[in-house]
Amino acid sequence: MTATEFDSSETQTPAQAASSGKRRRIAHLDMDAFFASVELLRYPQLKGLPVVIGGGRRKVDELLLRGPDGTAERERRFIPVEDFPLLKDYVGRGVITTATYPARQFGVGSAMGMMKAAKLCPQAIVLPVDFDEVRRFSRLFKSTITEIAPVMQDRGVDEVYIDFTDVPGGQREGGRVLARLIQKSIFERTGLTCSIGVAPNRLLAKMASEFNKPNGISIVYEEDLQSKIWPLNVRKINGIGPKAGEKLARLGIETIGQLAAQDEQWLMGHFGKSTGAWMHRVAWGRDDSPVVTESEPVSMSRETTFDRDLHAVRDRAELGAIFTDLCMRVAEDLQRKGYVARTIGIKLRYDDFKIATRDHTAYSYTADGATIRQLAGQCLKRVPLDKRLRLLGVRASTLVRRGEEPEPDPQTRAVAASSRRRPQVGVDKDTGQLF
DNA sequence: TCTGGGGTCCTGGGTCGA
DNA sequence: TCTGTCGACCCAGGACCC
Repeated sequence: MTATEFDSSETQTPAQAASSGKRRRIAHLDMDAFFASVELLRYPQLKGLPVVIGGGRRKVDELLLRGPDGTAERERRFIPVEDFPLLKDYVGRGVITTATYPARQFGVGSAMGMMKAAKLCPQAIVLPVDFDEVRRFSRLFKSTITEIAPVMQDRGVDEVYIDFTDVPGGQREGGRVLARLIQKSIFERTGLTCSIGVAPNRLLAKMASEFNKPNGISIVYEEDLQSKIWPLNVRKINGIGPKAGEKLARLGIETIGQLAAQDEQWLMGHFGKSTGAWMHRVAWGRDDSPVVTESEPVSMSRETTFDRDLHAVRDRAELGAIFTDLCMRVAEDLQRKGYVARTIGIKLRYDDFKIATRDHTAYSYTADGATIRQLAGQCLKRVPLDKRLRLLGVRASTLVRRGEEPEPDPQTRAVAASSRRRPQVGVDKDTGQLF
């Protein structure tokens, strides 16, 4: 079977792979410092300098391309380094999306506030995220992959899973030969490097891709579990974040090996039936999940953090305009992608960083901006508005493709009606008081 | 002067009809 | 008629990911 003949929307299960006499080989590919690398392709003069990407509130491009004499469009690669904005001059809210290695040496890293980063490395050059350019490169490297290995699952803008099992060369050297070919093809097409891990399943492949960064390849087999996986910290497991990691540490569990040594029932007792069983499974390197090539979106949302905290009453006009704009943008997203939604929700972040969300499920589906605005407005009446707001978001969920809306059945109508009958908390528009 | 934006998934509480 | 159970669905919040 050749790569082009292979046409399946899902990967083989481990059992199928075994019966075909092949070892299941799944790759995880992660682009190296993707956002920063894309920018450095456009501004090669910044190579080797501390650069942070993020913020995005300043129109850096506009400033840079205008040129010192006024309106002339400048070629990016010839813009002098001293013309770039510095982190110390950055004004406004925002976090760092990524930083180049020279910037990381100062302790600057992803998800760090711009203000804190400015203290650590004021001389760093700051560039905004150019999502259009990032998406362009994302499409480019993904199409390069699917030309070689068609069973690929999107995992965000800069990473994918690939099923190597039935691809020519996918079994050679445990997948190393195919991984090398993909790395080379991506570099030739984009000028960017990536790191690849190949393992028996997605879980281990994801961990493996971090072993040898940047521009590396790591091969992991079932029998490597104890030597290569168990010494790692539990936080290396995709799905164990800060909270679960902290709780495990409190229970004296730091490594994946220590997690694997725990009794499943004991883990279920501490983390609940589902999570406990899952933790036990992943600690033993078990993961049957297929590489899924197609998936439908579950929700679409738009949100924005304000330059300054806004008050529901005193900044009513400004908030109203932002709210309407968010609804219209959600509607545009739905229309552009060909979906309609039945559930409309809002998200608020108060000045104390507490979050409130409200949803409303309607009888019928919509992608109309005015309807979304009206439904979201109903949600807004059910949240306390006595504190200042720093973020507002609008979300559409329960999505179906336009033209494929199911008829609401009597049961659904009854439940929708019952949910509306619930007592609702509201706020007096003028005083901000709950009622 | 901390802490973006766009997502997915899970949990637990609640209601309703069967 | 009353009560308990169960599945489906809704909703809010939290954790996690890139």
